[in-house]
Amino acid sequence: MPADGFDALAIQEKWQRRWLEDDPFRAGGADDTRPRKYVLGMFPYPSGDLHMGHAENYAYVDIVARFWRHRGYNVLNPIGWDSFGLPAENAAIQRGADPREWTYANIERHKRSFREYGSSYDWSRILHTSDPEYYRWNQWLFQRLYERGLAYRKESPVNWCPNDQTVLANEQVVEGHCERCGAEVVKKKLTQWYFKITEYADRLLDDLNQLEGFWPQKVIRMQRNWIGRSVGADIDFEIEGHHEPVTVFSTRPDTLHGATFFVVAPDSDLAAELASGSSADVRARFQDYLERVQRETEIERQSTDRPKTGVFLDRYAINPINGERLPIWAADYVLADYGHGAVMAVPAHDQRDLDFARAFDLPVKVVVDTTAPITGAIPVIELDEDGTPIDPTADDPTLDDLDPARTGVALTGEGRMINSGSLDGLSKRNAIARIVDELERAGTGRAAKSYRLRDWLISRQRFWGTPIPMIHTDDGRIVPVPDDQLPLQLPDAEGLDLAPRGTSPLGGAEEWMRTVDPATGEPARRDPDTMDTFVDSSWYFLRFLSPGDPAEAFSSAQADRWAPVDSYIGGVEHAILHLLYARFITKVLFDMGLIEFTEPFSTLINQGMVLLGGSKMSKSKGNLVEFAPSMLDPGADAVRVAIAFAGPVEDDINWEDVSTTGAQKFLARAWRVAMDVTSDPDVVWAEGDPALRRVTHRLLADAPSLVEQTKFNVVVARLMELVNATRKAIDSGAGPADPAVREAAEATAMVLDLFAPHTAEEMWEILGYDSYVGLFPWRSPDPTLLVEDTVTAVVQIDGKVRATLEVPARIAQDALEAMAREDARVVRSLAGRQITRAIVRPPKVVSFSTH
RNA sequence: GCCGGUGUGGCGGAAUGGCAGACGCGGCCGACUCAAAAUCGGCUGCCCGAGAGGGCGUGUGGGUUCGAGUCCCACCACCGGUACCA
Repeated sequence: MPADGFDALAIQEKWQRRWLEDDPFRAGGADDTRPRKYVLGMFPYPSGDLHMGHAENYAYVDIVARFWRHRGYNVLNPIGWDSFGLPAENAAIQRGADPREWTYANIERHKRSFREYGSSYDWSRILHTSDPEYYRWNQWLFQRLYERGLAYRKESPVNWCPNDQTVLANEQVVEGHCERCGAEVVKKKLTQWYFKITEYADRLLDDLNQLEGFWPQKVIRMQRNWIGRSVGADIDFEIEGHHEPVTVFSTRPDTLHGATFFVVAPDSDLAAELASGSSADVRARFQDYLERVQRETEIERQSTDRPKTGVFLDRYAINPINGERLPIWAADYVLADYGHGAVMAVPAHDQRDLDFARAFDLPVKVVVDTTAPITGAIPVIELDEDGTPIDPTADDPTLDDLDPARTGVALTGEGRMINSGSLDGLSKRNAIARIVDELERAGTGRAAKSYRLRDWLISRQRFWGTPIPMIHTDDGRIVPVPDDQLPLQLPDAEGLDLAPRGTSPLGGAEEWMRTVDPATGEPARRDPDTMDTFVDSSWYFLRFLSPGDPAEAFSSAQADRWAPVDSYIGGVEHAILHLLYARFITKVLFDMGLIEFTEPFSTLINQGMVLLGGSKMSKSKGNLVEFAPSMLDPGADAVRVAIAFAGPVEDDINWEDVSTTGAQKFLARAWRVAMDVTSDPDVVWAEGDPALRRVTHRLLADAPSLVEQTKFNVVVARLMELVNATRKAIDSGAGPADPAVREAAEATAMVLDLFAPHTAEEMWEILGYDSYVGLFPWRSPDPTLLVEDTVTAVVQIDGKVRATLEVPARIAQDALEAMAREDARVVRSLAGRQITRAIVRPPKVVSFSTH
């Protein structure tokens, strides 16, 4: 025990034991009439112990949960585990153990650590996504999406991680690398299950407007970019010798007259089809090219400064607007899975098309005169020294100077249409409107939107996930597992080879794989893939509302009571992945009539990353500090205070800057204040020292809005000021018996409870209470104590502060100006200069000018 | 390339257009102590000055204003997202 008597570890153990016995932070039931708040931290993945990143996240969650409890709300603050996923499987392969054992052992460590951290959870609502009781509802959800046409299978080029031997969703590819293991991702053509998130693209984009002001700007922007809506037109091109037209998407249909060739993605079905109708020589060259392209990693393919490559297919498309024959090329700068996998190439006005045209000597036709004025603005004419008008455009380049074929720079700017028949002279906007109209009337095109967002690929060739509840019949049909046969449980891992080898390990569970067609009873086989674990986390916040319910995924009635989540707190790394998927599934559930809201998280708090040694922590880099055995040595309260005080929530924190020694000193000071109080709980506050009371009441008044703005570091600073002021009052002011000292100590305990609940409860007990301060209502500040009698006014002369005056708070303007003019320092600073202008803003500022 | 963010002491960071640097870390000095730890008190942006005081200061340059860290314009640096998305 430290010499001064404050034994943080003993205090924390004492209160943790009481909380375990009393379970005081359960959410109120149906009879609870208080207003409700649903506070949720993004649930953890149970790899190893909790670490400093969790310490930050769940400290913030607890601040918010405890705050609303003090403010008189019925708070729901549950915890669970996102317990399916690759790391468990990889650990199991490494150790030859069952992923279950590893996962549930880690969950037990997490639970212990959360208890030791003093988090105020409702422990009655725990869930693990790897329990059959949970994942059966993933399967239920899958069936509902399947029924609605939102879950479907298709063959498509997919992201493939050669290390983990599984496919990845687009969102899980980070700069061409696997989000999990960092291996370079390659493209592979596979038949997989998808969720049709693109059908919700417009709503996912437009509803972001509702979140404006409640979600971090950054996340909203990232989601907008990720969805990436482009507006333009679909245009149908006849292909010579091909039975049906091919559609392309363009954001610049106005430049249709400038199309000089046509490009298809080499890995698209269309390319293969067109090549197959060509000569043997072309077929061979196409095949070579395709193989080369498929060997490329995403990194190689995405590098934009790479020279353009492609092969001519010896086929021709017909421009629907002017009948021109456009040679068709296959080139990897066109993506198979965006738009229609084919483009009309307008090299004069698109840099990529121009690069390709120059590489293969294809024609370039300018159809927009970017030197033509596009606004009606009248140019300002300046005169030169002789008084002759200067032509402001004299030095501007002519259209001829800008010829893209020569300069290599495409003309992407605005201008007026030329060489474009009926479009000539029109601006871009008018030209687009006109051409879309013409195409629509001719039946060869229409206005269209396209999205960067792709459908969500949810199949995974791994063991430790939710089995996809579909059955493949011997005659090639795919039928759902009936609801009454759910959950379709994972087989025992024992005897299964979990090592990644490109197909799901479940395929090796012969007995498990064998099933029957539920309609006919004929032998059939199960789908061997499991679901992306982001399916699990896309709706878990609803399961917390009725966690044990065997009859339904969640209760609509409970959802009406509690959801959506009021405060959702987690790392910015989920800005797109989890948060986009959860928004999507929420909208699907809304469309199913099961919930009455369309956005899952009303406010979102994103904390920054915790860095160690200047870099993002990760297990592989070894810069990850875990709870056990030493992170919590300074005491849970000290760690939590240090984190809250380290800086703004949304900023990254260097773990080196998290000073637990300062926090420990502060907690001991706060505790000692409570120890020093000699008055009884029934003192009359009004008789206390007014100066100290003002400090107390200012904190009571300011802290709520600071917490709501997530300025936790400022609240801690203000709390330190209160403790310092109380210390001073005890030692050299009002003395330990003054009611204001008790009042300050009690307020300290209550605000401190947000950050350091063990110390706060101990103080509360020392102060003579036998209830939990964590459940005690916030005291209202006394408004009369919030107004100052005197304030400090500053006197500025020519913008510089030359004097300060102590003045009555309600001083009149002329009185303040008179005081300022008479002040000796002001007179001296003026040094005889005349005041030419005086601005007086009582009671804070007097500003004199002398020129 | 495109989209966005951030630049404040030795460090983490405060600051409704009104005393820049709250609060803390670190540092220096002192009290207590045989001594140390703990605790308590004082000082701590830079420069000049013994002092009183003065000058300079929020990435750089301009602007608006009685007054700018805060608003506007341009630039520099760093960070994040995204990237053959037609």
